[in-house]
This record gives sequence, C-alpha cells and structure tokens, in this order.
Amino acid sequence: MGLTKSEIFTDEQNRLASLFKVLAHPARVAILQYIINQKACICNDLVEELGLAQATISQHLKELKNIGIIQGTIEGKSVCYCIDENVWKKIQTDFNTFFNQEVKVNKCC
Amino acid sequence: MGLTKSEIFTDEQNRLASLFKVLAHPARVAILQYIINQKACICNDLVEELGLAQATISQHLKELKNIGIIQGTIEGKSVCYCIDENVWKKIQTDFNTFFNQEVKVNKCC
DNA sequence: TTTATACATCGCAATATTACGATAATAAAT
DNA sequence: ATTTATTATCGTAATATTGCGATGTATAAA
Repeated sequence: MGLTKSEIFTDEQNRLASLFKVLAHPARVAILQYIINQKACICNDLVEELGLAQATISQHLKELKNIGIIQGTIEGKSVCYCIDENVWKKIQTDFNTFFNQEVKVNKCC
Repeated sequence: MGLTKSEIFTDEQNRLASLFKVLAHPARVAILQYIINQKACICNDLVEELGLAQATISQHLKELKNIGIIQGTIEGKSVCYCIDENVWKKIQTDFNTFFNQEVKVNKCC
C-alpha cells in the first residue's frame, strides 16, 4: 500500500494528475511566476529570491523541466531558464478542457 | 527537513499550490469527472466504478470536500455528492488567472 | 594551471501521502 | 430490537516528497 494505483485510471486522468502534481508546490509556482515576470532568462537569482538552498531549487527546476514547461540553456557558467511557450499553451489547453466543461446543477445538493 | 517552507511564499502561491495538490491525484480527477458526467449525485458507486477500497474513496472525497469543490448531502443511508458550482468557478478563475497571463518570449532560449 | 562560480546530482533525514483493514456511526429495513 | 447497508474515521504499512549538505562537473577568470 501507499502506492498510487495508476493502472486503474485512464491515461488522461493520470496525465492531468501528474501535471497538477508538478504545480502543487509553492516553490514551483513561485519559480514560474518569477521567470514570467522577469520576461528573461534567469539562473539562480532564484536561490537568493526564494529562501531555499541551491540543491533544492535545482531539484524543483528539474521537475519543471521534466514536463517541458521550462527550458534551460547553458550560458557561460550559468544556465538560463525560460518558459517553453508551446508546452505552456498545451498545458493551459489541457487545464481549460478539464475546467471549462459544463457543470450541470445536480438534483440533490 | 522534508517540510514545505510555506512561510517563505506568498499567500497566493501557497493557495494555488494547495489547490493544485488536491487535483494532483488520478482518483480525485476521476471522482470529479464521474460526478460531472453523472450530472447527478452519487454515493459510492465510486467504490465500484473505481477499483479502490471504500476507506480510500472516502478519504479522497474528504479532501475534495475540504476545498469545497464538492458537497455532500445525506440522503437516507447514503450520501450524495455533487459539484459546488460557485467553488468550481472560483477555482477555475484562479487557474485562469495563473495560466492566461502573457508569457513573453525570452531572450536566450 | 589553479581558483572561483554556477549548477547538477547523490545520499540522507524529516515529513507527507496513499491505500486499506478494522471499527464506529447512522439510518433504513425486518 | 436486531440486522443490514452506507459512509466516516482510526491506525498502520508502504511509498513519495521535501530540503539540504556534501560532492561532482563544467566553464570562466586569474
């Protein structure tokens, strides 16, 4: 026990849930907002901006990179991260599909 | 360690992340979809529909109730769950605010 | 070549989540 | 009053996540 039973759910359900999971941490939300607001690549200003250790930030960046929502390019001795617009839009669309479905009023509640 | 440092993030970041977290499990996504598709209250058809134990479903329902996205009404010896439209819309708006912001093209990537 | 800087990765401790059996609580049915 | 059905809650084992120090790697600077 303690192991999510992915096999009993649809691919769509698993995919949506794992997207939500990546965003389900305030540090990762903060990182995305920071990258967007800077409108530019950043390296580890994040370590100073947020109050987390370098190893921790690096780990969060990795998770964001895994779903492709951000991209890193090596620039000299630092790495420049930025939003991948295509992936961002795809995720946005997935969420909209989920959330913008009609929710009919139910009988009982 | 191993404890999320909520205090270093903004309320908005923490709120968004915790909303995402509730949806970050395929069972909870499945439960929401099922309730929506039935367009009606359900009780624990869910236990049969999904292949999870009654205790597990009940726990997931509790988490969904905690953020208010679903509501339960006692109906005889069963409980009827349905989407709370107002909360659904509020969460939808929060996500849209986050996702529908302009993502400018960055310099480096 | 040595040193410094910026990141990534490893390993670990603390904490959280997931799942479920057992049991309690409640209401309908007998 | 007893039994049955439906749900909630408790306790616990298995697993996952979070955070960080230590260490490795690669590039730039000296």
